[in-house]
Amino acid sequence: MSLTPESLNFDEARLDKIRTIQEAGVPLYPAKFERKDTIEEIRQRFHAVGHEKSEDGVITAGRIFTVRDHGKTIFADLGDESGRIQLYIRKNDLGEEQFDFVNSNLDRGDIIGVTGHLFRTKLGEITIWVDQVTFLCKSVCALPEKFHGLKDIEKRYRQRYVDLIVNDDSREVFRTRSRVISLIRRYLEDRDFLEFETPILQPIYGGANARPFTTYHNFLEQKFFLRIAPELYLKRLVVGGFEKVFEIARNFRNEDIDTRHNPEFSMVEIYEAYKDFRDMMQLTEGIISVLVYTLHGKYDIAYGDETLRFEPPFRKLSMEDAVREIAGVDIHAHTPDELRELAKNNRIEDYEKPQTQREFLVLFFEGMVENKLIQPTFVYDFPIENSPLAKKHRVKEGFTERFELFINGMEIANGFSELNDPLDQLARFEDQDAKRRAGDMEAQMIDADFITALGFGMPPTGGVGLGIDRLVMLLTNRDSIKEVILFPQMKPEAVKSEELVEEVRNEGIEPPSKG
RNA sequence: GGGCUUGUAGCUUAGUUCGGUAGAGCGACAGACUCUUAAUCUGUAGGUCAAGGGUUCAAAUCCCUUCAGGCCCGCCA
Repeated sequence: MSLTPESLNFDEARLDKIRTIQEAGVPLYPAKFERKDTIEEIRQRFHAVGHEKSEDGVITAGRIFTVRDHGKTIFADLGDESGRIQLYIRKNDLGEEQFDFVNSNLDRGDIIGVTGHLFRTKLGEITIWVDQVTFLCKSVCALPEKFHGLKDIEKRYRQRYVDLIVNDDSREVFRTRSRVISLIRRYLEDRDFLEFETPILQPIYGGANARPFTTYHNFLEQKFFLRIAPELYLKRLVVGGFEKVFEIARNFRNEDIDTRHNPEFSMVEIYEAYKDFRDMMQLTEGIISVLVYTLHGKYDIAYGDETLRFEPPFRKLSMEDAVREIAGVDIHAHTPDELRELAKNNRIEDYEKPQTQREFLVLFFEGMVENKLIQPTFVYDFPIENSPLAKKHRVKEGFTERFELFINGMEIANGFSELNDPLDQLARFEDQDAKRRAGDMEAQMIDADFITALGFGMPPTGGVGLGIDRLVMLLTNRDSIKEVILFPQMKPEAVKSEELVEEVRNEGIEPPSKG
């Protein structure tokens, strides 16, 4: 099936106008327009302009958002990235031929350049009194309605460019996202961290517990995984002698999609030699509180019905204390059988599986505590079974020096005193491998080269990973991760699905059969 | 994987309860209008009611299947 202007839903009337413009010999898609002023600059420079036309002229450009045709005059709104401004176009100024040409061929959505002078209308609106209009790009797709904009969530995600054109608040979300990444980078660079890029295509995946995407390299004739975390490579850099490193990493996890999970997501991972998990909590707290303060001018921000308070220090409590305080269960005061009964009474699912106090600790934490941690809260001291890359706790038998940061019930950060004992690491990997063989699709693979790296010696090191998407959700008051990811993962639309399957086949990759 | 729910014109939507020729606003098109700003006024066109099947004299509406969303739960250690 071939694509045509009709099948693409290009607007007939606008295609006609393109023909008219081209027949008139007017270039429709010129290569360049010398814009002298942005709309924001114009607004600032002419903020005091009066009802008389200004002496100074402006040359600006942008997209037409509304057109109000009054016969011999036109009012229109022109917008660029910096803002919007009204245009006033008169037949007297352009001359009859020019004016009629513009009037009959200009559409909402077109991109034009204008030259003119500034004045203030009777009603007080700063306006460009236009004396020349240049077509820069003819839009052949009609924009959504000017007043209601584009509301259809599915369409907003699938055609993000339209969402960005018409929804100011959506543009603001992604502006914030860009600033978040930039501020994190600056925060770390100011403290002499070096930013590196490590492999996304990995022969062995690790650094987290998750199912990977797989792919295949034809030349090497080898299966590769898209990384689920950059952790094991960044630690190799610490072995190599870089003492403060970070990576702003896109990770890929082949798992379910919901309001808090996208198959590809962004994380900043940070490692610092001669630090431990407590230092990393402090670093995390520093980054996040500075982000909040820089973006909002205060430490308190509204999120849904809550006010989140980011003034440091954040609350910190051990997992045992968190469970004791919030679930009302003292793990150490009960036998596993008693704990099972308690879990059952509290209607926690899977209460039959755990065997040890530590396993019940995790069960109670996940079942009764996690989603109640609304204000920024560090939870530390995790059972060793769930933390194969974290150092054993210096005093607490059976635990690791690991923490997670929770905000609004979401895991935002995860860090620990990094395990640097190669023999211990080998034992932990072997434990993970046994779980994998037993069918745990998310258990980690044994990475022999990583253990070898540790064999050369890694200094005591603190590390932390921060989920950028979720952080942006909090900072922009959005309740779905899709709202803060420009192009979230979606199923192809029905019509295109068959073609896609066909193309995938042609690539020699069979889509998994259903069932 | 389970539950609930949505899909009607380019966009925003009414109509679905209780079956009876699919309605509006914006946008488009034609026309009027030289300080409007969701401009206004007059007129015109535009619909496979997500797709397919069924029930019925008759289906946007009821039933079934499928597709694509959304919310919640499970899974995500």
